Amino acid sequence: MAKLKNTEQKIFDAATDLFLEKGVDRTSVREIATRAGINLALMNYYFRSKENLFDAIFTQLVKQNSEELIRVLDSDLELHEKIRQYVHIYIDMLSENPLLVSFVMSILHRSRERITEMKAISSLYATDQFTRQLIDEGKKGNIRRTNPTHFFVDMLSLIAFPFAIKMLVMDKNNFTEKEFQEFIKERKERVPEMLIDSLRLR
Amino acid sequence: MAKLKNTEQKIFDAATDLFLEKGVDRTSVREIATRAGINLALMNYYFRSKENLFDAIFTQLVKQNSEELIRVLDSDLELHEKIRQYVHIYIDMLSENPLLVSFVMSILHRSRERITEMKAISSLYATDQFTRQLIDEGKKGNIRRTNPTHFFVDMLSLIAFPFAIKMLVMDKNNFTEKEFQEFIKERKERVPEMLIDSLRLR
DNA sequence: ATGGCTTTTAAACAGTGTTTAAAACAACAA
DNA sequence: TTGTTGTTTTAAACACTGTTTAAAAGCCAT
Repeated sequence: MAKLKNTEQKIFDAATDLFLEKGVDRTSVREIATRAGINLALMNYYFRSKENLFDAIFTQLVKQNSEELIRVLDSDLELHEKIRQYVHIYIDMLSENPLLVSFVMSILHRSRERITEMKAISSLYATDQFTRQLIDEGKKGNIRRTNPTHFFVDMLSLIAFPFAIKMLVMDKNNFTEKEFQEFIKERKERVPEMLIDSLRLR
Repeated sequence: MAKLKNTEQKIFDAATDLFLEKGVDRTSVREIATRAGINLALMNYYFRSKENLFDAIFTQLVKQNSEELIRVLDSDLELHEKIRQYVHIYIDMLSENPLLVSFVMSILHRSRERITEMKAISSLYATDQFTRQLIDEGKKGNIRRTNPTHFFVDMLSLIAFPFAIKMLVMDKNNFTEKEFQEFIKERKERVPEMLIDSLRLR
């Protein structure tokens, strides 16, 4: 057993673990090298820089998780059901992978340039298919005519931001981790309801 | 003129400018010292560390901006009007002070401990008075009975998150800065409407 | 085995935040 | 004034960071 991994993979895996454990800024390349059991300079040999290594890890992580979301957006599901499923899957994903939130946050926060990761994150955004569906249903009079950008920003905000302010919410409500998870679970019903309601004809 | 400022104030001001200009991580203490026209070690003499200096600046910035918001939440305004004003003021604040967003983001992202800044941020959260108002109106049957925590998280999410994903939204919609501001302006009407709608009896 | 590639290594480099111990300054007492 | 005490400032060093270098080791086909 063991020894199947080549050097590049060992660095990638060790860095992934450490980045998720203690954040990118707080893990040094020397630490990565030690954990991976390789020489310090090899990190720069295989990935040009620490930043680049992070890019690679981040892109892979987002790609893994976004596929299912895109599949839902591009599916033939009826609009309301699609929204329900999208929100469910997205919230579940962030629940199980809380570090993805802080990853994305850290990217968005140092927002200048950084187009590499931007491209990756973009895959979490609306698809053309979904945008068209929203416009079509509006034209048909099945829903209120709605600016797709606003609707999608609403949706992303209601899904993702609660995770970003998790500590704040827990602190203010004296939530345990379990109670916060319960709170999030409630949002899986509440958020789609709110979004669908905003599409209601009046 | 000039020369009114003592050393501590010079450091504080120079650091504030630089932090806002290029972010905390990307400004070195040597840069701060140079800009402030003081010796390197004085930064550690007056503030114990760079982190501590950031805390001081951050706390002051948040305090400045949160006062008006708290005043609205604690006012006697009718609920719907209060929501409208709160959203308006909050969005205006973030529009004029985009760096406050990235500041808060950077705090929330490195979420462990960091209670000092947490306390500061907490002042941006719901007040008891507002929570009570929401429950009372529900009991009176004027609005739908609503979990205040959910409602407030909804409100904060719809207000703040669009700023966090500004670059993503601009990139996806080919927005200019001006167009993004227009988009945000639209949200000043849209968001209160959505929130008030979620309180509607049914 | 010899040459030409890739991979690995130890050492150094330039940058960071922080600490030290001595110097300069200030204010007050003798 | 001089001397003493406490505060403020300084230059230098420290320990750490990410990155580069140039030499060594390994590999593989000729």
